[in-house]
Parts: sequence; structure tokens; C-alpha cells
Amino acid sequence: MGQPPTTLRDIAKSLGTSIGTVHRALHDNPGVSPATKAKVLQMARSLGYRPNLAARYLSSRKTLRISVNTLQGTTSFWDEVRTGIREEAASILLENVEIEFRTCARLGEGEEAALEAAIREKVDGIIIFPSRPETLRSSIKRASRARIPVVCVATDAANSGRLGIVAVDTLASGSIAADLMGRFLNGKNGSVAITVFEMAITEHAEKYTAFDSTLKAFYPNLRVLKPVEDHDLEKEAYRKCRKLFEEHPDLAGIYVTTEASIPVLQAARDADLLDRLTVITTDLFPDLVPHIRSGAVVATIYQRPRAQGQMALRMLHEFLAEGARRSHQVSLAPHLVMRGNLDFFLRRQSEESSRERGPVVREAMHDLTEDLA
Amino acid sequence: MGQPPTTLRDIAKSLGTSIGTVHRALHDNPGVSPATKAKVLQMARSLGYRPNLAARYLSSRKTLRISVNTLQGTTSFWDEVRTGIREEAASILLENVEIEFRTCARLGEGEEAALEAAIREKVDGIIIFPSRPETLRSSIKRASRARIPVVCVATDAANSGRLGIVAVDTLASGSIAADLMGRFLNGKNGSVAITVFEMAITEHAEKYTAFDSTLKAFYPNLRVLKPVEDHDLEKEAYRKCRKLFEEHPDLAGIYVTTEASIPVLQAARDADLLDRLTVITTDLFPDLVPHIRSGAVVATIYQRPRAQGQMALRMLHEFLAEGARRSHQVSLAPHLVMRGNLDFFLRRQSEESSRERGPVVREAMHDLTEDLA
DNA sequence: GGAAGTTTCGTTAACGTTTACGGTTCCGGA
DNA sequence: TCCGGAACCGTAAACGTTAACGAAACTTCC
Repeated sequence: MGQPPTTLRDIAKSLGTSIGTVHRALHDNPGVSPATKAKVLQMARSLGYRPNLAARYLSSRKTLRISVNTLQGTTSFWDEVRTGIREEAASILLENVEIEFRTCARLGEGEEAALEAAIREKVDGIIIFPSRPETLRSSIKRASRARIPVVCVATDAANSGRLGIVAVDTLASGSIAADLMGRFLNGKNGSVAITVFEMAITEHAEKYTAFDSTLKAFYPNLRVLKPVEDHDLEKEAYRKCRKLFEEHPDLAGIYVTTEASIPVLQAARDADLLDRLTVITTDLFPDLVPHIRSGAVVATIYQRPRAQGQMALRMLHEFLAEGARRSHQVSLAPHLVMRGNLDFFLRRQSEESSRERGPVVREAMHDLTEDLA
Repeated sequence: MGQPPTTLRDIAKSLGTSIGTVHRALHDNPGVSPATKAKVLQMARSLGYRPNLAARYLSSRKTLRISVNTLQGTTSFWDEVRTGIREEAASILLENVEIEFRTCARLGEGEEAALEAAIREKVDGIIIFPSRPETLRSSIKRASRARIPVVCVATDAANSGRLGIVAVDTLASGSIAADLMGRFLNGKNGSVAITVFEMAITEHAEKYTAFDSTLKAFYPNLRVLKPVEDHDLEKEAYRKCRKLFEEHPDLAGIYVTTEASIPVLQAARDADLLDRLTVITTDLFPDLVPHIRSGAVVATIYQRPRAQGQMALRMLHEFLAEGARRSHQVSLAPHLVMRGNLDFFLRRQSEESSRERGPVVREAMHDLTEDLA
């Protein structure tokens, strides 16, 4: 058990060639004939060669530059995602990661330009939130062709050649929301509503489907209404909900899958049915806290932004370090926050990643409102 | 931004001494006078020296031996914990971890002997489940004195000098169970029971307290009974529950915090009140699945054994690698499993950590029934 | 006062990889 | 024939740390 791992020298010796040639062959650098290259590759495989990352890093002293393209926000989902990324970067033993944040001020504004900027500056990897997957697909493809791996967070960009995706499992989210809704309503009849960002986004459609089918399967006396699309716009959410409440006097519950839960609550209050409505929301932000505490929101599905950030960086770093991905798809289980355990989550959010280690990860901020002038 | 980090040579040069002396001083190896040692330490601090782990590992080629002392079990909590540890060990870039499993067949049997064995063989670190903290306290103290860091999983061993503890947050668990129980019972009156392993174990007492106080705070019409102690023994759980059901005909729900939920369900069935009882359990194992599917168990609090294992190994490895701990206490948020999202968790349990990378982590099994003959 | 031992410290060869540079060959063109 | 330049390959010096080997200087003891 445990003979010493094979090194470049081993390969060279058993081939009667030199370390330099082996190295060039393995990295397909120029200056090696196709014949010897094939022999080297063959021998490396048969000896089970795996590079020693410590030696590699020590020798080259290259740092991996990673661009993180997300939305602006304070004490919000994306701040937490970034914190998770920072934490994970700080916990990398080989301190060879450098993070560049490219933050967009508003949904869909300048996302493509930011991504192009990252590609142009030849970063080694990209973590991105593709709020509108279609508009970014071609840029992500371009990154892949430039051999820059791209990891999506929260929303997937299908058929774009991205390396992987980290998100909360939509099925688990929608189903648990449905199951809770059914239990909370406890045999009542009536209709149940659900708001989504937009049904064209796969994730949101899936959440709806999961919610709908779970409710149908276990609570047949509840009826799921056509989804309300709010596009994360407060006014749109409010307006559509007021309309919804008027049209469906038998409404018993509503599941808000977007961050626009405040206007929904406001609409319910203004329609005077806040206490008759079972409300399940998504995520956890300061404005929502009092509503959970008061019981107006019975539960919220927390999408664990910090964990998403951590996993995204991990996936990217593993790929960059080892050249092979272990998984392309990380589906996190959402957390359930209610009155009882609310404080636990608030406490943990406020713990700002007690960084005793000093600034081991070099960071750069790119304010895109300037960059794109 | 980002001048090159200071090295041993830097320290040596600015002190007019040699690299060897600096090294000896920083590791308090023998052969360096107290005076120069002080100077070196001083200079290292003022230059902000931080060792280059890549170089260290490359040079010494030492592997860290970690003993994992847990309970036996197949498709059980502890199997998942071990899987988590393995996964995390495999994802360490410097492949310098070697894991030795010392598995005890039964609760409390041979735990101390296994721990002593690990200490005797001078492992570099220990992950342990102290099922009976008091009986292990002195052994853990001995390990700490031998400079072997010990990380506890699932149950803490207080005042033992252990490096840290990884567990599910007891407050979050008890509170969410109470909150769900209250919502599910939806205004009903009656009493609610809770079973624990033993109130002497801090974690279990805390879960009870959290359950009790949350229920009192939000659902005052429910009354929490005195906790049932089952010591994870099937017969004891069954017997005590039958008695409980007889004595409290108004029992509306029960929260099982141990793994002994099957006998509780059996007792409820035999007492013919399975369908009148709201049952919330703990963890997720094959025998429990049909009961969740049938609705007999409305929800189970999943303690995320895999995540516990991962975090434990991470904590230990970070300490061994860097000599400083970032956190001593990791409190995980439990997951909530219901009918709706059950399949998601089962699928993820069965994914056996698709290991493409081959056996990079050398493992050793220590069957203690042999070792202790 | 010198042999023998101790304490303190400097030197150097690893570890496995990257990278720059210096050699070979071999071929076409003068 | 000789030169210029590819194309291919070997060599050796880094990278920062560890660990082993000695070389001093200083003690102790006969």
C-alpha cells in the first residue's frame, strides 16, 4: 500500500527521454514531435501519473484570477453569495486565488458587457449569475471557446458550454413549499397562488411544476392558480396581486418564489386578508424579518446564498487545479426558516466570517458604472 | 498591492543568520539559544511571515494521519458521516491526508479503548463521536496534552480541551420542530410529547428546552410533557411510549429526537392512535421512509451527517495545516424532510460520491473487536 | 592543556514542477 | 560546402521548506 507516486522524472526515465520533453508533451506545448508526445501520454497514463500540485504551484507561482459577475446589493442575496465565495477562497491552502468582482447595478443591465470584459482581460475562470440566460448564452460560449470555465449560480444557462451550475434544487423547494402549504391549510378547500419571476426561466417553471404536482398529489382539495409573473418588480407584484385577490375570493395561500414578497404582503394587507392568507416566501432579508416574526409569513424557503457561493468557487477551483470536474451540477437543499429558528439564521448571517487570517485573497472591485462609460 | 510574501530566507537575511536557525526557532526544535529564538520570532511576526504550505508539503512529504472514531452502521447516520469525511479528504488539493477508521460496534463499547489506541499510535488528529462525553473526557484531555487535536461530531465533550465541535444546532432543531408541530396541530388543544436519548446529554437537554420554550411562546394551548428517555433502545422506547399513550389520552403529537422512531411508531399503531398523532422524527434511514411516504411521519429533522463529516475533517485539516483554528464550533442548520422533498434526499444519499479520482486517500480499517482481544 | 562532549549555528541536498536557455539534428537555399 | 533557421530535445536553475550533516565555539573533566 502506498508506493511513491510517479513523477515527471519517472516517465522520462522509463522512456529514455528528459523531464523537459515530458513536461512539454503533457501540456501540449510546442517543440515536441507528435510521435514522442503520443509515447509520453501513453506512458503517463500507464504509470498513472498525477501532477503534484504543491510542486506546480511552488514552481510557477501563478495565481488564478477569478471573475465574479453578480448583482449589486447590500445585506441581500448577492452579498451573501459573495461572502461565501470570499470565505471559500480564504480557505484554500495554496493561496493562489485572486478574485475580481464585477457587479452590475441592476437586473440585466450590463451583464453581457461585464462578462465580455472578464473574457477580454483573460481571467482564469468566471462565476456568473445569468439573470437572462438567453442574452448571455453566446458570451458564455465565447468564454468556453477561449478555454475559460464558467460556473453559473442560482440560474442555469443551458446549452452554453458552461462548466457547471450551482443552485438550490427547484424540485425540493417547490415540493416542500407545497407540502407545508397543504399541512398548514389542514384540509381546507380553496385555491392557492404562486408568484414567479417569469415562466420562461427554467428554474421558475420547475418550481411551479413541483409546487403544483406535489399539491395535486397530496392535497387534492387545493387548487393551484395560474402563476403570477412579477419580474421582481415591486409595482408589478403589487398590482397583479391586488387583481389576483379580487378575482379569487377563495384564495387560501400564496407561495412567493421571488424576492418580491414585501409588495405581496402589502397587497394582502390592503385587501384586508392578511390574516386569512397562508404566506410562504423565499429567502431572508431584513424587511422580511418582522413579517416572519409576526406570523404573517409562516415560513420562508431560504436558498442559502453563502453555500451557493462556496460551492461555486469550489467547483471552479477544483477544475482549474486538477483539470477535471468532479460534478457539474450542485443542487443544494433549501433551508426552512420559521419564527422558531429565525434567530439562528439571523445570527449566522451577521457573523461576518471572522477573518483572522488577514487578507490572504487579493481582491479587486470593478465598478461597472465606470467601466462601461 | 501584493508584494511577494516573506520567506524564511527573508527573515534569515534581515537577521544576519541562516535559514536553518530560523526554521529551528519557528518550530521550537532544539539547538537554538533562547536569545536568537526570541529575535527570530519577533522578526517573523513583524515581517508577517506565513509559511508556504506547498513548499512545506513538497519538502517533507509527511502525510497527516487522522483517526475517525465512530459507531458502526450501514446506511446509517455514521456511514454518512464517514462518507462525508472521505469526500472532504479526497477534495484536499495537497493529498496529504490518511484516514484510519476505528469503528465501535455498539454504543459506549470500547470507545475509550479506541481513543487510547489512536493516541498510542500517535495519529496527527482525531475525529470522534463521544456518545458518553464524561467517560471520554479524561482520554480527550490526554490527547490534547499529547498535542493531538480532537474534533467532536454530533455530541460535544465539554471541558475536555477538544479542538472543536461540529453538530446540528440544537436550538434550530428543537424550535423548528416545535413551530411545525404547532402549525400542524393548528389551534388544537392537547399535550405534546418529546423523546430524547437522555437528559444528561447537553445536546438532548437543549433540544428539549428549545422545543418546550418555542411551543410555549407561540402555541400556549399545547402542553409539553416531561421528556421520555429512551437511550436509543428499541424496547425501552416502545415500552415507555405505550405507557405514555395510556397516561395521556389527550396526546396530540410527539417529537422523536433520537433514531428510535420505529418503536415509537409501532407503539402508536398498537395503541391505535397512529392517525390521530402528529409525529415528527429525526434523521432519515431506510426503515423510516415508508412512514414518511404514508404520512404517518409528517416531517423529519435531518441532521445532515455528511455535512457534519465534511466540516469535521475540514476543521481538523485547517488546524493541522495552518496551526490556527478559524472556528471551534460549527452549528449546522438541520434540513426538513417531508413527503414532498423526500425523493430529493434519498437520491442524494444514494449518490455514492462518484469517485473518479481513484483512491487518493489511503485508508485503514481498524476492526476493534479484533484489536481489543 | 588537551580529549571528549555539548550547545549553537551554517550549509546543502533533497522534494516535483516550471521555465529559460543552450544544444543538437535536419533541411532547403545560396 | 556552408550558412540560416526551423524543429526537437536536454540541462539546470529556480520556487520555499525540511532535514541531515558538520563546523565552530564553549563547556567539562581528568
